[in-house]
Order: sequence, then structure tokens, then C-alpha cells
Amino acid sequence: MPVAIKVSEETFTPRQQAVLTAALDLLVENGDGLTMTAVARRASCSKETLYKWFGDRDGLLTATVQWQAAKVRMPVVDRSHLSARTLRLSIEQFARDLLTVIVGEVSVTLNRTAVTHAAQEKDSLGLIVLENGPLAIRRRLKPILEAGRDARLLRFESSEDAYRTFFGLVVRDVQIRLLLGDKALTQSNIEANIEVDVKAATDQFFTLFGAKASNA
Amino acid sequence: MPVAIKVSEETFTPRQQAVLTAALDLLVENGDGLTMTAVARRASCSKETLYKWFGDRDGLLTATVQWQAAKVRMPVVDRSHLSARTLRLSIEQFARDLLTVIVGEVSVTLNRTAVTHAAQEKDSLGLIVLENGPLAIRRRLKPILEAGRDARLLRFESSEDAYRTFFGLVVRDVQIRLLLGDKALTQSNIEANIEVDVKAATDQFFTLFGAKASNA
DNA sequence: GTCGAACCGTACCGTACGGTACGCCAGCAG
DNA sequence: CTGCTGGCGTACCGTACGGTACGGTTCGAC
Repeated sequence: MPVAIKVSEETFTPRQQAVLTAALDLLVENGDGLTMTAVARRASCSKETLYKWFGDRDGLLTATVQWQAAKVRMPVVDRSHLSARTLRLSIEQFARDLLTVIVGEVSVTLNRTAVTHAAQEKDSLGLIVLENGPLAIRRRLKPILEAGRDARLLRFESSEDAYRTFFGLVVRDVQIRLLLGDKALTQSNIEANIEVDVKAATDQFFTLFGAKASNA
Repeated sequence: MPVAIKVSEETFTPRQQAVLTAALDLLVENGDGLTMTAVARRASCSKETLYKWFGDRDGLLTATVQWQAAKVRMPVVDRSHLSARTLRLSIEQFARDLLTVIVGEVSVTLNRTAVTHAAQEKDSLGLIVLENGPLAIRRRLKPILEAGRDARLLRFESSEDAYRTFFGLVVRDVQIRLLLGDKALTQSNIEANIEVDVKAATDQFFTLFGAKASNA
């Protein structure tokens, strides 16, 4: 019943994690058709146990999404010695991580689930995904950006705006098209271009916010 | 049963349009909870009529989304005399239209519905939204961009890439956050900033693709 | 007026699924 | 061995909702 957002790792027993894995698998393959019976069967446990552990269907869904979303850990970049080169590499790495995650099947499924959920006045899943997706990136990227600015390598007024522009340059229309099921965007199709796109986005970002650029 | 995508305006009688309006209203206010009974009651018609007209629930949903999506008509910009000033105004207008639409409650609802639908192997709604959303903009913007390039006002290699970057600069993370139900983005909150954001996005686009810029 | 078509309102059916109850079998304490 | 606890499997209940059937009403054709 509590709608609290757990940022800390909820401690799940291995058995419970197996159940969550089963639930996630079902989500990914069956889309929205996640039924308690199906999870119970897949995980070889009883429905009663599910209800005991997770309260209700929403609880199971929340636990699954949260548990999985928390797994997406962006590699922390080294900030200690910030040269133009390392800054660029860091930002490029962020772009690569962001795009790789967003393109992944699990991410698409989780986002779809959360959006579906949000279409019913229940925003908890949306918040979790938001928290572990865009906002997590923002939290990690912002310090880098600000360090870059302090080192006179970047120029911008609001790190928030800089971050959001970065997001836009990297993600473009890929995410919404994936969520909408655009068949023209196959997994392999995108992955083949990730490096090119990451490079292009990084270039554009530096064109806009590099110290020598005017971004009036 | 046919999943054909009707691009042409399906000819609906006024009565049928009233029904579709009712369905859309319910969709917007009740989120996903669109039931045939509710539509029938709201539109003061019988369920039998609904099934007669639209076949099944999916048919009604499709008709609603398609009918509404087709209403989003981007104003056609004048291409006849293309100066640096008119080009900029055109692109700025596109940015404004795009952002205004995407931020709208109806758009959010339609996109959520389509995403939910796409989460169940049914991609028809997603295709419709895609077709009338991003792709419609692309179809209209691309000629402008190419005209700008022909007039040596813009510089890019692929108009597709230019368009997608434009999309990213304008939309950034707004759409996904709205879809996920981010409470921090209230309607008024966004609308107050639309002009600023539009201006910024246009500036950035010209920085990246203006004739004098390097977009290596 | 009669006839028929379109349509409203409502009762009804079947099913899927969330949630609960219960019987049964470990495994372990004593 | 007995008894207890945790968890599996399954049968079950209630409800919501998609879809159908049917009686009643309006309205135009003739």
C-alpha cells in the first residue's frame, strides 16, 4: 500500500529475485500481459506466495521495475584530472551509455509499462523509471558538465539546460519511436549506428557548449 | 479486422464524430479506463451501435486515435521566397508547433494509449500516432530544410539527420517525462517557457546547421 | 395509417483475471 | 515419530468488461 519510492536497494532474497526475474521476462516477451498466474507458473511458486511477498499485482510490478531499474548503473567517470580530452571522452561515454540503455529491450519494456501505468493515475512506476533513467543520468552528468565549465572547457548558463540539450541530441526521436513500436527501428539497425550517432551527438554538444562556441 | 492504415480522412457522420469525441474525452480524463459501456453512456448511444460502427473495442480506439491525430495539422509555411529571415521564422514556427502539440493533453493521452497498445503486440495505434506525429512533421520540415540548403542558408549532409537533430533539440526530455507522468512538468509550467525553449532550440539548430557553422 | 430501418437502453453471457482458501508435502525441532 | 512452519499447486470466488440479444421508440417512405 505505501507508495514510497525506495531508492535504496530493497533487500530481496534469491528466491524473490528469481520471481522478479520471471516477472521481468514475462513483461519483456508478453508485453503487458503480465498475470499473477503466469508469474506464479513461470517462477514455480504459488500465487499465495506472490501476494504474501508483494501485496498485490501493483506491488509485484513495482518491485520488478524498481529492482531492474536499479540495476542500470552508469559507470562513474573519473573527474580527477580533467583535460579537454578526458572531458570529451567522459561525455561521449555518457552518450553511449544513455543510448545503449534506451535502445535495450528491457528499457523499452520498462518504459512502456510505466507509461501504461501512468495512463491510470498511478504514477509510481513512472517516477521510478524517471528516477533511474533520465534523472539518474542527469545527476551523474551535471557534475561533469560543471567541472568542465569550471575548467573553462565548456560554456553554458544553466547546467540543467545543457543536460537537457545533451539528452535531446543523443536520444532524438529514437525512444518515442521505439515505445510506439516503429518497425523501421530494429535492434540491430540501431546498434550498428550507435557509435556514429554517439560521435555525432558529442560533436554537436561541443559545438553548442564548447568553450570556443557561441551559445547565445 | 483489417489493420490497414487509413491516411485519407475516414468519412465519419456527425453522430459518429460525436461518439469519437466522447471516446477521446473519456480517454483524456479517465486515462486507460476506456470501456465500451462508458463510451456508450457518455455518447448516449447503445453498445450495439458501437459494435456495428466500429467492429470491436480496438476498432473504436483506432478510429478515435486516427480521427484525432489527423486533426493535428501543421500550418504550411510559405516556401516561395526564402530568405535567411523567413527560413528562420519557418523553422521557429515548426519548433513552436511541435512543442505545443507534444505538450498538449490530447497528445499525451494519444501517445500513452498508443504506447500501451504497442505493449501488446498491436502496433496499429503506434503507427498511426507515429504517422501523424513525428513523421508528419518530418514530411513537412524536410522540404524546408532542403530548400534552405539549396539556398546556401543551411549546411548538412543528410536531411534525415538534420530533422532528427531538430526533433531532439526541440523535444529534449519533455515528451518522455510527460508520458511518465512527471509531476514537475505542469502544463502551465511548460507553456510559460515554450517561447524561450523554441527560441533556444532554433538558435542551437542554426548554430549546428547554419551555413556559417561547421557541423563536421 | 403500415412497414422497415436505425438506434437507444438494458439485460444478459462468457471469460479473464485479481485475490483468497485450502490441502498437501517438504524440512526441521524436539 | 510428532508437530510445526514455509511454500507449492489448485480449486474457487467476485467482479469487470468485451461482446450479443432483444424489446421499445423514433422517423422517413409509401
